[in-house]
Amino acid sequence: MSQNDKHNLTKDRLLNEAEALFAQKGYNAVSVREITTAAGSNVAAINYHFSSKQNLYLEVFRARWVQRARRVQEYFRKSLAAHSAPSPTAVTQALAEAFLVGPLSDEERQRHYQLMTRELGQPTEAFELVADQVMRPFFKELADMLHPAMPEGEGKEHLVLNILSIFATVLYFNFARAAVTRITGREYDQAFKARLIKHIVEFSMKGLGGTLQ
Amino acid sequence: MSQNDKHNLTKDRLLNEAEALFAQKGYNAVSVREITTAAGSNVAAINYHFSSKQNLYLEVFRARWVQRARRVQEYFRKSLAAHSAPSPTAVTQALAEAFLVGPLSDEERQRHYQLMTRELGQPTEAFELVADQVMRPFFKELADMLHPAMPEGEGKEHLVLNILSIFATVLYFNFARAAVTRITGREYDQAFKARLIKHIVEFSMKGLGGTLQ
DNA sequence: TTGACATTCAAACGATCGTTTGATACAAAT
DNA sequence: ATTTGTATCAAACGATCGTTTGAATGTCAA
Repeated sequence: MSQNDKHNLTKDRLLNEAEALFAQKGYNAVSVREITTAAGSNVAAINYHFSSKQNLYLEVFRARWVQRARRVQEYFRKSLAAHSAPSPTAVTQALAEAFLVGPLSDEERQRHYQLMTRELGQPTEAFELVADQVMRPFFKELADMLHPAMPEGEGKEHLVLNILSIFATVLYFNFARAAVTRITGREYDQAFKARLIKHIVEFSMKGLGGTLQ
Repeated sequence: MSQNDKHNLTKDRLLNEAEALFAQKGYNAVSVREITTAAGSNVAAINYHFSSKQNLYLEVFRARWVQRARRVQEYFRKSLAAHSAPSPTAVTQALAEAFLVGPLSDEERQRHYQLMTRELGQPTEAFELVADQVMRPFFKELADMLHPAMPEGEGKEHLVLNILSIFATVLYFNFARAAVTRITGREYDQAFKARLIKHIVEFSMKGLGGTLQ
């Protein structure tokens, strides 16, 4: 069990459980003993493999979050590739589908957005990572994509705010599940999720200034 | 100093500092010593006046948050009262202004939304309070108001989802200031806030299906 | 003046926190 | 067979957590 085998298994189990718990409860509400117990290993394992709790948290983003964001972006690009000149409608549809269905399992998706939303509200070092490696490049890509299709005379800022608003809606319906369930009276089952996608696409698209085909 | 005077002053200072710190860092990241030091009182003061840290947190919502939400709602109603039959446009405009400018100071507003957003993402007992006493009544009010103006054949659910999406946008631009600043390159100064209000009104209104006058 | 009550305080409580230590087991290299 | 390096473990570290205690102080009514 040197270098490979159980070494990596333990390290991976720790990353897995840490990610799930950090997403679920937030950094401060999770203890290292809670993580190591969930991973079936010793308390000292975190400091041995990741040197500190803080660095384990960062490693969750470095080793997991960023790759997953890339998978989502790939999914978006492929589902958009069909169209030669991407219309706002097509982009919005592809965005909503990539973010709300996409390549991630329901569990992965919820973890992913919870981790991100925590960083949005209370940025740590991990936010620098997310902003530099994921957010900004992707926003530039989207802006370049949508810019030709926007009404003339509108500045780039107008476009950026529109894209942010789409993100806002997508994140909100993932993040505020409790409130949404409370208000709508509906659980997040498969039918309601499909309904949400339909809604977000319509709402965002109208907001973007496009029209449903 | 019995009953009044310093009694209430200490209790109020504790509530104030607790609210600011809970909003800023979240429940778990704030210690009772941090609160009492900020309030200039003894560690035991929290347990004496509020019996526990947990109950102090709830009291922040009971004694502060709910009243503030009511002030915002009042502002909304008054700024809407001019119109006899409130159009979706007028409602959206009044909503955005009440939430983004409204009767609260910038500091109050940020505290207010930070506390709410934390409860949205990770509901505690305080969420029951917010949902029952503020969210649901106000949503019913809005739905009754907008329902006549909606396209026929659309269910109530369609309306509720639209209102939730407006909230999403409003909350997001308050909550994710770090990301918004990072992406747009602009600070949250007065000019940018005015720009945000304009954007949110336009985006939400189009999403609602109305048209700018 | 006395007794009852409200408030504040320093000090300490047990519990839990993230981290460190030193021993132990095991595999691969010498 | 011995050395080297990796990994895991129970146990303990000092620090900090929320809470409690008991004394001290001040206020007001009897």
